[in-house]
Amino acid sequence: MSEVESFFKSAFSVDNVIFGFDGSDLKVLLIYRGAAPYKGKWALPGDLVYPNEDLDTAAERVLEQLTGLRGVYLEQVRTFGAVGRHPLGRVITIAYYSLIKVTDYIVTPASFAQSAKWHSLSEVGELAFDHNEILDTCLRRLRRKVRNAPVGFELLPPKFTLTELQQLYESVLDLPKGLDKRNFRKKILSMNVLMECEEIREGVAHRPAKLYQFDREKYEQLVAEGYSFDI
Amino acid sequence: MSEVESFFKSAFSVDNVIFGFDGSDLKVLLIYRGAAPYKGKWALPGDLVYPNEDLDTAAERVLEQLTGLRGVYLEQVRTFGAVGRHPLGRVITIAYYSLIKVTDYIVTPASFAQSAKWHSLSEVGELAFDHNEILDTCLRRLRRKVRNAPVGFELLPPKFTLTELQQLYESVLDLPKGLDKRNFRKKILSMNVLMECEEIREGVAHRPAKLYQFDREKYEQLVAEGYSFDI
DNA sequence: GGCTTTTGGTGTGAAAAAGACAATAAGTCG
DNA sequence: CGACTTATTGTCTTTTTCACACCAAAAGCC
Repeated sequence: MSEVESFFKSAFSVDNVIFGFDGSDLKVLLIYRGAAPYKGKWALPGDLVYPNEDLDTAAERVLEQLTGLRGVYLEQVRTFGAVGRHPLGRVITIAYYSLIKVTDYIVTPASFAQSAKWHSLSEVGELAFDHNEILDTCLRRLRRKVRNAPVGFELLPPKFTLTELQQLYESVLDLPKGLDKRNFRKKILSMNVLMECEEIREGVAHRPAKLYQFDREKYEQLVAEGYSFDI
Repeated sequence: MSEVESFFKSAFSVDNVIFGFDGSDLKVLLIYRGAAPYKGKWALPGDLVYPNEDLDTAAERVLEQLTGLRGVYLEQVRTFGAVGRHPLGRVITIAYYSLIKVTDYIVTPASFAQSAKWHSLSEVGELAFDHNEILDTCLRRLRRKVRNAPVGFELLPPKFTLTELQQLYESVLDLPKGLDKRNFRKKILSMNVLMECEEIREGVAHRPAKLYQFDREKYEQLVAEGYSFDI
């Protein structure tokens, strides 16, 4: 095998850390491996990248095959390429994370997954490949990102209450629960990127809360003026 | 060609955005391409990753072959893999940036570079491949990083004056020059990660400035206590 | 040596942001 | 209608940020 040929004895894959928020906990969607290697382990959903496929497209495809969802928030995080990371050859993997609304999630088992299941971050055990490292890296990235950009809303339904939003931040950032409501509301409302809806949350056995929406147009406008989201 | 084989008709490279600071401007080290493709264009230093080489190692190798430097600050940024980005085939590239002290830089032209030259960011023209996009991405990453981590010191000699440090931040972050000295000094000194040296800057035709050093030990200790660098 | 030139070094007050704190309001359920 | 649960709102204190101006220490020049 010539030297040039040896450069081409390699492949690349994408792995996608799919985050969801169930109202109280940040979760990650893992698939159970029914075949070798790492048979019987949980793993991140992923696949080899097709020869004529862009990387982002591959990550979107993995997500869609597993969840049926399109157009969700997706961010590339880092590429993992240690020489021995894949037992079958030199495979580097480009790691992404996605933020989805768990209520939108419909189980659509893809051929490469025998089963998929939401896991709380605390109950994630030893994963296949280097997927624990990938998960950790993506979680750290999400935690930074959620403080510097309005991506938290991607994990909530379009209309949400301020308490729900606060619980989201407390979960994702692993803050002590029950931070002061007044200060949180003051801060988030002073950013001027939330729209108050006409509606209120119905079907609860107590005072119903007002619903809010993220106002993306307003946000884009503020950004154009030099505003920088920061929580 | 079988489908499996087609997955392996691809290669990956690393590209390294090497930043340096000459005392007044942030610069990037580019190489002039003497051969096709993109002959006659400037490009980021980079190379294919060897079959048995880790990605970080490849990036370090590219840096060392060009500059002779080892052990410098290096950070992976993002992977660029658009299908048509390389005219000779499917080559994805993992982008890194490095921070070096320009005074340490010794010209060591590598075989793949006919010549290398520092460019001010404002005078970078159209580069080979998608290297303008890579450079932009790495610059944005550096700008964020320099505010959240003590990496600015990597661009300065071990001992520096507070004015030099301020000029570094003004250049990297593209701030208006001549921000208030008092406020900058107050802020940076209150972080408690600088050690005052015994020495002063010599050979200047005005009042000499005290020299400071970054105290990494102190910084690590503060981080362990929950401190987070922020400027 | 004394004057000029140049950069180094320092403190204070005002404004803004962050953080601690508790009582009333609006619903459901029995 | 009373008990229960969560929603909503404002003030005061502390901390952080920001604007702002003068004297000090060296070299160079005459």
